[in-house]
Amino acid sequence: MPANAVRPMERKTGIALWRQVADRIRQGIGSGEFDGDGRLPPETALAERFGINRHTVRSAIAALVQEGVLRPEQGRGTFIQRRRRFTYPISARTRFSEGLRDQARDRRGHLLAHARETASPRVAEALGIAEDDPVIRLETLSEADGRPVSRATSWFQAERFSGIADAFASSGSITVALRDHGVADYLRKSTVVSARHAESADLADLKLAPGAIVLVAVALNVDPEGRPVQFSETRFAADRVELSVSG
Amino acid sequence: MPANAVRPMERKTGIALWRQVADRIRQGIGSGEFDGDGRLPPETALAERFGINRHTVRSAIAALVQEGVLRPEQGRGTFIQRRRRFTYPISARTRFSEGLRDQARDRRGHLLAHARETASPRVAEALGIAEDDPVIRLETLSEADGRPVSRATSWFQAERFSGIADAFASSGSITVALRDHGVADYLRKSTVVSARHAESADLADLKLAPGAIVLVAVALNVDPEGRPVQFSETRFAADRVELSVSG
DNA sequence: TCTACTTGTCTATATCAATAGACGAATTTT
DNA sequence: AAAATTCGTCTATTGATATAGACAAGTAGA
Repeated sequence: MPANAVRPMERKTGIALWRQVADRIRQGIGSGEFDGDGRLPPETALAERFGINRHTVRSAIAALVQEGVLRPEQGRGTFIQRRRRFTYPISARTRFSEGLRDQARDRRGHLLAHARETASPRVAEALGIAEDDPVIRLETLSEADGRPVSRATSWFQAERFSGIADAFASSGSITVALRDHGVADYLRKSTVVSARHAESADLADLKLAPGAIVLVAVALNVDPEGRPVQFSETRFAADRVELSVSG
Repeated sequence: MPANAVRPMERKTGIALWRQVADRIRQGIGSGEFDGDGRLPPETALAERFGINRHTVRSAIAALVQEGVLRPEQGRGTFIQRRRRFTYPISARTRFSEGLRDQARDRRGHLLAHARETASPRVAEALGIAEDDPVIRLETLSEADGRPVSRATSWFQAERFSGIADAFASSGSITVALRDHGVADYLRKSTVVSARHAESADLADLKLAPGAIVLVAVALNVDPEGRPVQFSETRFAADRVELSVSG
């Protein structure tokens, strides 16, 4: 009997029951709980397991169908469409495409927007430049096997990396874009990980259901001489990705 | 004007508006948004900022008062009770107490429960032992300045660490408990980080509001010879802690 | 074919969530 | 003392959430 069976649902919490159930089912799928026949238990069984009404289970399933996680077939059952999570490695040599090489065939980055602006205090401190110094900000989306995985905002010192937006747009790779600007190699100096509910803009870009959770990684990359080259905040869809830190 | 001002709330998502607002306010407090006078803007101003009714704002505030985050005073305003997040460092030498030394005065671990059981496939693989070999499981809670920070489940090989539960119970420290069992030093070999909604048991232990997010760190510690000594899953309250990975 | 099982749809009801407006109570400013 | 500000409480209404029961529609196995 899975752990789901006993744990009762929380009520009157501001989180609708159907959403709690949807989250649990998605979680279960992500951890391979229904890998046996690739099919969800019948709605009546789920209702009993969670101690709720069948209609509420149906609302949860409807949400997951909308997300593309489940596919119901009348008379046959409800089948699982997508399965396990990607594991994204974080190390001194963190690179997006390399990290998912064994897990996804297609891995690409898209440039959503870019701007030249002045550094905020936070960005200035991270990049080791003066406040209000010019920086270039990139808004990027990373996909694996056609599925959005992460949404990042990156800052670069404007003078040193003047053409970084074009370089990224054409290559889809930060590594390549930095190489074009004379950075043959770079290292991950620090990564701070937190989690929160996704904001509405990220919901749209990452094709997430409202209320979804994102893992937030705030990172600094430096060149071999230790000079900061890239400061970034990356939001990962928490139900599609986990982060792996190797020591 | 803070970023909160423009972003509209998501509706009809299964997450009540008052809860979304509560999450945003808690988030804002965690990132020092109201550090100026340590006071929340008036309810009417918040209602206008979020584009919602004042009563809904009041529901959100009531939830945060319940959590101990806010303290309202009639006629004066609503004051912030607790502020910033702890930053918990993850590195080859990750230790709970050391990591928070500069951030909290009191740091202690509590033993909630312990059991001798057989290793699940997952635990066996991590500890490098046979399936169904005996292991000792510890359920622990870590606090900083009297506030619960993390809730961990740890597994140890039973023969080598037979008295680990007592050793931890009396010392409140894994480092000390391992030293008692001949492990003078240990290293963090791997850490996998993910995020999800807290389960009800963790809600109670961590004193979290239902629907709260936890950062989940699954880690393996090894002795200097590389032999696994501890496999653990730690749930951090995402609104009180962030994880820092240094490279 | 018949039966059991599973998803899909309908009606009905009770509670929670959100909006709206008004006014009281405590505090601070003028 | 009076006015302005701010939190606290009340009533009322609307829509979303959850429960309950019944039956239709499609699938699979006896």
